[in-house]
Amino acid sequence: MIRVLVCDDEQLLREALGRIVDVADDLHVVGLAENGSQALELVAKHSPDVVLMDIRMPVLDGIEATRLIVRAHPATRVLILTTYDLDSYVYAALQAGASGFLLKDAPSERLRDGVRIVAAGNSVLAPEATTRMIEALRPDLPDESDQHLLAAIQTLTDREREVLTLLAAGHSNQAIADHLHLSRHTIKIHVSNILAKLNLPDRIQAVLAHTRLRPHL
Amino acid sequence: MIRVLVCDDEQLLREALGRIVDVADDLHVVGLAENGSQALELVAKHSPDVVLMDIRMPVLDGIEATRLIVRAHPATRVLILTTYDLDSYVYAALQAGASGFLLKDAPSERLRDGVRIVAAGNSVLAPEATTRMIEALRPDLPDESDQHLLAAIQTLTDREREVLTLLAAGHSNQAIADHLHLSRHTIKIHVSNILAKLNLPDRIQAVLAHTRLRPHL
DNA sequence: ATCCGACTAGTACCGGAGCACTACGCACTG
DNA sequence: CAGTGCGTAGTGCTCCGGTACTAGTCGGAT
Repeated sequence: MIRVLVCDDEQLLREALGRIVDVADDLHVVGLAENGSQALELVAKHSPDVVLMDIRMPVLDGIEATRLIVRAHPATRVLILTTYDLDSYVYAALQAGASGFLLKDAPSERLRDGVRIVAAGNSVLAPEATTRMIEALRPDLPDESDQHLLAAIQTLTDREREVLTLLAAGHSNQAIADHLHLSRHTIKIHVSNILAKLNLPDRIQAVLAHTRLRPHL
Repeated sequence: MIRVLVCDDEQLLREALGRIVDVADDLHVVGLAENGSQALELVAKHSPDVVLMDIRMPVLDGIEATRLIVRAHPATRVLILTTYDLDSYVYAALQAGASGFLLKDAPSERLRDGVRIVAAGNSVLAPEATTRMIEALRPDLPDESDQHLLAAIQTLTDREREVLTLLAAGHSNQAIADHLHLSRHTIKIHVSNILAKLNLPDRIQAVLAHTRLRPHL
């Protein structure tokens, strides 16, 4: 049985949410709170598995309440439930330690499923937020101008790639030489070859290029 | 009515999935395919709204099939359904243009809801994958060792921060001087002060530190 | 067998980076 | 008014980075 606390400042919605949750055999509402501060008290009192939390509330808003709850009661998961699908809300909620973010216009079964998911220790996001998050994760495609760099890196020899990695980590030629048990002069040759092959003017640009392309290597 | 095509190489599972989908009033199975190649044909024939797609299949695997389907039929959404919750699968699926990624051990209602979500043009992820994606996206808090750097940057003067930005972009002292209409010597002073305040040995470390901390500035 | 590319090493040279020290104008403050 | 901090500028010095040229070894390809 998953024990749920509902926190919303609108009484009607609070009760409606409670009913929606309670119709499931495996979910049980253990309390209703009308603001973040009250939620904090009831969490301490009932130790619920999941808190359904609104964001915009008087006294103590849902984000701050989430932060306090997850710090004081790590076993209790918070599922944010809001009307507004703003990226800043999603971000703030997750940053505050929320396990999920759903919209109030979600079908009731999706809400119940969300409770089960966060109770199991996983995360759930509103479909719209999921879409945007995937989009945000995708622009991993390198710029047009970096494409030829990627190709050029493939032309490097194993040794050169090894040197490039150390170079990009910020090591000096001498440090790279010590690390590879080579002479400083040899490293300079490798660096020169790397810069020539990548058509870069100096090691700083190599460092920048390498960090830029790191996700694609 | 959302029209669904089911694609899986195991006949039992294929039929079971079809039944699970068909019990919903708003969902209708328009075809069953036993590999990616057959799915491609049936998509062309029936133009379904959603394809439930397995990954591991003979002839043509689900990832490649997804790539071909979304290219040839952009209106058809693909929802990947697999047994294995591997990050590489999730990534490959989304990269191939899938709108969703669910696991076969998901409750049937979650599966039906997933179909509705992708049919509406949004994305859905298995809870486990959602959790990991959020972890990956959460701009990890700066390391312990970087905390004092952040503080130190606050002690920089406006001019020094300006120089640091240009320095971190990979510009030479001379280039920075030209850009700010100052003498090269003045820039060297600023750089020296910056390195001293941030306790860094050279500009390369400044570049690395700046790129590392960029999300937190 | 010969040639070529990769890896190694060295010397020499130039320019940029970074530091030390000095110095002046300006604005703010005690 | 003097002191302080900031921004500006210069000189001189050392060290590192990058290039040029030479040169040896080794393994694979012609």
